[in-house]
Amino acid sequence: MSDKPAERYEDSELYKIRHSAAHVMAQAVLEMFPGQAKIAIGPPIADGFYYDFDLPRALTPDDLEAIEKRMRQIISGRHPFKRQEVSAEAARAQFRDQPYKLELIDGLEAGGSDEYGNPLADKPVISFYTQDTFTDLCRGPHVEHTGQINPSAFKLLSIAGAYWRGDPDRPQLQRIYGTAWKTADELEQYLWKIEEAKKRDHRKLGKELDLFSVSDEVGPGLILWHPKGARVRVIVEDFSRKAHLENGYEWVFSPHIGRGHLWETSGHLGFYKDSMYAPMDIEGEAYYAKPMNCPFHIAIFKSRPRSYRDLPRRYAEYGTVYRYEQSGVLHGLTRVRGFTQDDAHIFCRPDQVEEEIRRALDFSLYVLRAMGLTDFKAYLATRPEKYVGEIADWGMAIEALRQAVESARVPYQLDEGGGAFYGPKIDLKVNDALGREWQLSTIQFDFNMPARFGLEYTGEDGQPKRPYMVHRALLGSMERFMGVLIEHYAGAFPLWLAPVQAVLIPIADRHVAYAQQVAERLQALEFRVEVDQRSERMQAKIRDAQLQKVPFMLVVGDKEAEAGAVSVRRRTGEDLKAKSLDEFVALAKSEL
RNA sequence: GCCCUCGUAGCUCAGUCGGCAGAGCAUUCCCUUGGUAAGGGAAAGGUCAUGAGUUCAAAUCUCAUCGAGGGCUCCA
Repeated sequence: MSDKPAERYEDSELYKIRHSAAHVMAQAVLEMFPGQAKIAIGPPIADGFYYDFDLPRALTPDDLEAIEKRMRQIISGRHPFKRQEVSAEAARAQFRDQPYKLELIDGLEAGGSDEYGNPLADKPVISFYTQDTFTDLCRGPHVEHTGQINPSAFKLLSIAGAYWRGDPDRPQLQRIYGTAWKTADELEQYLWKIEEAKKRDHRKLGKELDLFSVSDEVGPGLILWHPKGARVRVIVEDFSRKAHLENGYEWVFSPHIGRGHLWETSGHLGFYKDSMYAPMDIEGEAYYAKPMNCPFHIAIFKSRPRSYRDLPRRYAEYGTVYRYEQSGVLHGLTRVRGFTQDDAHIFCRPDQVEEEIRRALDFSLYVLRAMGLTDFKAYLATRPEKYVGEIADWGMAIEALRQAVESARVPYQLDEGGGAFYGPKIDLKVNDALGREWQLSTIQFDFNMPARFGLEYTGEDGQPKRPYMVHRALLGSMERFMGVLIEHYAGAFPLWLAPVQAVLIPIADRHVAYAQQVAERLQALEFRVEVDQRSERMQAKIRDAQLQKVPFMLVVGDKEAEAGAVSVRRRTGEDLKAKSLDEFVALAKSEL
């Protein structure tokens, strides 16, 4: 982590530029719909800004161009941003036709409140900022004049619906997103990153590389794994399963449905029902598809009396769960309705907790690093206002989590009060090749379930004791993780993960037999190879293998057949020339 | 779920003002048998997402349904 504190975004020049660009955009939109446009709010955001409007008609991409054009005119006017402090009365007069502003003024006059509705200590000053013909209720700050917005370093990006104050019961507004930078170069770079992200989109690559699909017929949010995608997933799963077994986990399996009574005991029907599917009736009794695996692992723990000597028990499973997600939030592999967690539950004694957490975190980092992800950040979420269990237990658990993160040397942030009501947790997020953050691992204490299910073990003193329980998932959901992997590698999986590691490319039909011989020998060594025996030109076969991002292309013609060799080309375009089969095997093995 | 945009061949996409359903790639067949990113030709391939409506006539206009994409408090 950097040693000097970074400038707060809110204090930066860029923040002012973006905020000012939002005002200029609002002016342009108001002019487009004189007397009809209602303006809401327009703050700077991570890479740009937005402004929400209530307009008489829906905006189109063409409107964006027109608005941009007008914005450039306003910018060239070098209009100063003038600040003015006013009374609530004056503010109401100014915005008498702007209901959203009036609502904001009411809020300000009432003293202001934060997002939890708690009043703020200081009553904020009401201020206006005016540029050219446009005045907005605004705290500021802004640049000095519109000329300080670089007209070739901003761009309007998209139109989206957004609720007033994020409340689905309030009017839906039209939001225009824009991005703004200091220089045209920075804008360029940002747009490049967006483009690159589009190219890497796992939904696009999933189709192009024939990895998975989602079918209308089957249903939204339900993933079909095609042979190549499944091959990658199986490699990941096999690797992880082996690692689990080596790290003291015991593999278990559990069913996809369970009786309603189970979910009542677990509390899911109380707290989680909105995310569960309607029950199915089996001989007059309600059964539910599982949204989580924990009750089953608990049932395994409870299946016989446990001694303190038996602990810890670590049950792991690739458990497929089903959760109701609203249709609008479904997204490729990352937000789905049925997915498989690499789930495990650890039952242990209080004196084992610290060690168990440390092991779980180290294990998680080990597996993720093996997958080629190296840039992590941990979030330690502590006790929220509403919680179950004893404060002392919480304190001890949080301390164990903190020790683990610190000893793992992962940068972490405290998420004060961000834990679940049943326990504190560590979430591990990774940054992928494009620097985008994904949440993968989670390690969560649970002070709720052991009590609800009455879990016990017999202590050294012969007395029943309650075990601690820890949920953890490393890759999270296999679906989402595969999506992250696809985007991280842009579909060009490293050799050990590649669904097809090498394609044999016979130059002419008479070389097909030799190509097949070679393929069989490589397959016997457990390489994943295919023979492209189409009656196509070698160039075309190379191109196709290249587009499929196959790591090695092995060209075989007369020379190779005679010498028992293959001509090796990498997907990078590098030509390694002819190598004996043994040489190639040695090379490939060294890169696994 | 809600708002906007969209849904045409396996894929990517044209289709003007309502007037015969199109291209490239992929597939199949034929020719070609080659040396590191697309050889040539032919054929086949369609419930224009689904259903209703308007019209002499609908891929095109209207409504509904299904599905996809973007977004839905980073808060004046």
